[in-house]
Amino acid sequence: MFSIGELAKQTKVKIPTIRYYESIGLLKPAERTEGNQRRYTAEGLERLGFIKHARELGFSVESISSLIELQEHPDRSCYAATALAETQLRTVRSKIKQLRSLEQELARISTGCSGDGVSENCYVLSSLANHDLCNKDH
Amino acid sequence: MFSIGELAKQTKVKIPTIRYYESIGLLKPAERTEGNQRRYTAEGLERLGFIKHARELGFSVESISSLIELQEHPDRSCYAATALAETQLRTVRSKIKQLRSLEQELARISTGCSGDGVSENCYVLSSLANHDLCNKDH
DNA sequence: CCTTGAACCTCTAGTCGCTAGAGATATTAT
DNA sequence: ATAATATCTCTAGCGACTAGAGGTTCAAGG
Repeated sequence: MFSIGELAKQTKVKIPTIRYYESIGLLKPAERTEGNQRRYTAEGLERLGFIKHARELGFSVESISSLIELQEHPDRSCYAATALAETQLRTVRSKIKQLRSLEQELARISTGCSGDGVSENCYVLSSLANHDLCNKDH
Repeated sequence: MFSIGELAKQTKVKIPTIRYYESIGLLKPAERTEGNQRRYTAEGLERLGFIKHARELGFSVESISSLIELQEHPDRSCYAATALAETQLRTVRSKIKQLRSLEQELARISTGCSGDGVSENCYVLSSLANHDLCNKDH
């Protein structure tokens, strides 16, 4: 049996976050001691690890709820779980794409101004003001 | 003189967002008609365009405030503005890096389960549960 | 057994960057 | 003059936490 603090240390999820997950139903309510403190089993540890990993992969809390439900009713879960992962993959890929175009523009902007002291005509500021200087259309 | 609605149409920034920007001091308070409605000049249009562009590039509202201040006191602004852009660039690059590692893991996860009906042993779910299956350490 | 200090409890409110809705007023076109 | 549309302020909500106040419980040492 772990206290919430030990659980936090093991999973590197902060204590208030653990309580938050319980409050929104992502973690099922922990057992309590006589004095009302939470006690966790290895199962709770495992589940929190699952949640943490999925959050790191960018799954929303809602998606994680679905994944957990799938875990508990394993019939046909494979298709649905794979579908969720694929949706997530698409989201990540489109984010990457968008960020790469930002990267290009920022790189162009921040090297445009060489820093030789001509300050009235800052390339960064004028680039931001005038979207036409930008090749991409975001 | 534009109404807030025209401004919204031109810049593609939503009306409540424009009012929000004013409320947090990012846009200076617009002039008003007799009947208390906002009226904007070309200058306001330009500034909102600047803000929009900077937001699209991922600058925080706080950074944009700094950029605007720099714009209004143009001495030495070039260095500071370039520094802000470079910080932003570093942030974007590190986000890309992180997302790419997520992409790899998600791609691996979601192709692992071929979908031939073996449901008890879903690769997606077990990968999420067991971080050891993952090569990266996020 | 008792005390002390760390860890825990609940509850409320704050974060960021908006977005949505209610209910009232203003402008514009006919 | 009237009707339709646009705008106003204000409050509350989103997601996913995080921080703090004020009170209780646990574990270890004396």
